[in-house]
Amino acid sequence: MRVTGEHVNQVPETTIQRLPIYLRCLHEAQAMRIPVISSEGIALMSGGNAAQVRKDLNYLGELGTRGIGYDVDDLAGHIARALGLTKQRHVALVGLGHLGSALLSYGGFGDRGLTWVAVYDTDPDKVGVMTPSGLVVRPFAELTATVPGPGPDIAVITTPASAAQEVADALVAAGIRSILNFAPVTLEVPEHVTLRQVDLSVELQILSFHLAEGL
Amino acid sequence: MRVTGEHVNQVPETTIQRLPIYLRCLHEAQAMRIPVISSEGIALMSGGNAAQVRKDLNYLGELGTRGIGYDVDDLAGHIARALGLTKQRHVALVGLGHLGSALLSYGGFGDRGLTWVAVYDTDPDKVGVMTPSGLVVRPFAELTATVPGPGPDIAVITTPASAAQEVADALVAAGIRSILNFAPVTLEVPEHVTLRQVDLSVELQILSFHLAEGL
DNA sequence: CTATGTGAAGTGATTCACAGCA
DNA sequence: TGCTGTGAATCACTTCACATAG
Repeated sequence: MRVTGEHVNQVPETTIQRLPIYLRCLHEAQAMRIPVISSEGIALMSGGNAAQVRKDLNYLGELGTRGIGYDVDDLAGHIARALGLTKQRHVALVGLGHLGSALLSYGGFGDRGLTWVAVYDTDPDKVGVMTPSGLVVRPFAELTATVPGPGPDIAVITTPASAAQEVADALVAAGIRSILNFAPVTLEVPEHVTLRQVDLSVELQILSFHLAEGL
Repeated sequence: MRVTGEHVNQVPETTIQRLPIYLRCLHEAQAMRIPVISSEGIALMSGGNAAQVRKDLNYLGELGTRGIGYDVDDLAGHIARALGLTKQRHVALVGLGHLGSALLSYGGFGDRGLTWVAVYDTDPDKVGVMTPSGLVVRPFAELTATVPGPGPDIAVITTPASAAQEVADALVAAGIRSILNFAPVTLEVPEHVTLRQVDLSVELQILSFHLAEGL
């Protein structure tokens, strides 16, 4: 049996997936100088429903004030802490193709807490090149050597499908515990590694289904 | 009250999201010249569980043979039909930045059924340019005029966040019923429009949470 | 004897509805 | 009075276990 130090803190997976959205809404509210927001307000901005927002936020503690709502700055801080974004997260990219380059230049995660720290590729023509963001591309073979210590926490795979499993194995061997895979293959990783898959083709096929169904 | 013509055919949303994965596994099996596969086999390839695979596939009909398994070609055909991929789906891209270019060149959807048919951008420097895939970039303003008729079924938004809602509104006005949004904002669309959001930053934040929790 | 199809049981998430508090 | 916090009810998905068919 396994006991966690902190109070039982069982946050449902579905809630976790919504927290980053709420955080984005709160940042928008901050930009608009809105000091306090209701669950209804967050629901409107995030496309959810108020009861669910309250349930979700309540897993992080009693963060609101009855009759008033949630303090925007305070709540943003609590969500950021829950997501582990108060300590800086180091992100490595493997595979500097079109998609990899696009992700590197993706400002979208201006939400502080996440930084690119390394880029790997096998192509000798790319190795040594400096990316616009100032990172030098390193040979993939170096990965195992360089990851331990204060290396990346999270790796993003944007290689061709044929290379992705091999890359994942190397990342796991190097001690990475979180992988975001954009290659269109189902990767096998040990249980202690968190894996998320994003696949354009899958998304489009889901949309296609709903078109078929919609009439 | 609303009654569908076909038999009640209520496929759960979660099942729909797994069907494209199964389809990819079946294509892999085809490439390996495997003629028949069991639910257990599909589960292994897709990272799921056998009972779930059977339940999922069963929503499409009784496609297997007891004691034997599923005919790979036959099953792939049924899934493709269920996903509406037997009729060709026309996909338009709005926003030819880094990410947009990456998606255009993304071979990942060799799974037939999906084709890029148009690219829109507002930047006059990009309009008129021919993409590597042979599509000419059109001014965004033309969108409303060109979408009806045999135009796109699905639109992919890869504009900056600040433009995304405006683009979505124009797409909806032009009759699009399926949108895949990569911009980091929550879009508002009418109920009859299916919307899917993909956000790098959100994915990374979810991984960050699991890192925090994992120790 | 093997692997599917499928009710039934189990689990988890969402929604409801209202008590509790500023 | 207004909006949060939260048990209870509902709904949906997953897993089990076995009858069923080749």
